[in-house]
Amino acid sequence: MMDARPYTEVISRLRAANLRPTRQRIALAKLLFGGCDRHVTAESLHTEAIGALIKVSLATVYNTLHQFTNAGLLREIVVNCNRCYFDTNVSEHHHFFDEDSNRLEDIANDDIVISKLPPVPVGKSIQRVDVVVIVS
Amino acid sequence: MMDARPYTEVISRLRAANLRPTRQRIALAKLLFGGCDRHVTAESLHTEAIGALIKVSLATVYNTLHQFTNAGLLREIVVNCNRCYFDTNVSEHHHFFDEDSNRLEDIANDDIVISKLPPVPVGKSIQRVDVVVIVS
DNA sequence: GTGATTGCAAATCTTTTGCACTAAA
DNA sequence: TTTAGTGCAAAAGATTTGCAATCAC
Repeated sequence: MMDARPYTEVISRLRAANLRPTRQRIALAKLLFGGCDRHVTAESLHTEAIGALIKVSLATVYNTLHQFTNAGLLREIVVNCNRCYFDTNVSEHHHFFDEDSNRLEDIANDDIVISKLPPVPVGKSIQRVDVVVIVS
Repeated sequence: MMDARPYTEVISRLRAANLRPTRQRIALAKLLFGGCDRHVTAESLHTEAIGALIKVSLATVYNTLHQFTNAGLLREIVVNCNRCYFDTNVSEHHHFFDEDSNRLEDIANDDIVISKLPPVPVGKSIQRVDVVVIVS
């Protein structure tokens, strides 16, 4: 069912992040990091896990998503009040957001160039610049 | 207590937006549009209204914020899942978001220049480009 | 074994809704 | 009047939390 290699890879990844490789974390990590970049919500990941016969509670999915985010394995994207999205692509980049389908799509960092930024408020420094291109 | 001029101004503004000028809408509009540009949440505006001895329920504040938004008097800003912000500045512009205080600050449209954008997904068109500069 | 993690259910928080009541036109 | 708007309380949806049971080490 599951080959050994990605399994150990996922485990080392969790260990490296100081997260005990439990059955649930391993299973969720395999869903998240098994293929290409993904955008998930807690709900969508939970549904997917249940569909894959992974026994995990919604609360644990929430907790795991936040643990992964704190560990730098995921990034939270804000495009919608009332729903948190998580992105497996943690490198600097931006997003398209399709209002019709509520779908996110990555925009490579190089594909958006900001040639002017205002001075930052005194005593503060820039953590990140997020660009969301809303389309429909 | 309240001078006549802004009162009638607020009323015409509501009428122009096809919103019946009720006591609650007038009062909230005066709080929102009485001075400079503001960023509010339903909760913060409700608290403010109660403090100003305006009798209005939280549900009505929510409804009113959405009615004003649909009428183009307010704009919704997304910087935080789990909380909707509304901006009295409805012209094109961007935002600083201070992670420490959860505060928003406007950035004039001219103060950010995007000199490159990727091609839009087929069949879609750009509705808006939102830039959030996260600082702390 | 021991301490971290999980599951569940309950709590919490934000927002929306149904419906009887009130107020604007 | 007539219809739109309001308040309340309840519902709904997303997320967090408390605690006993379970699992990794």
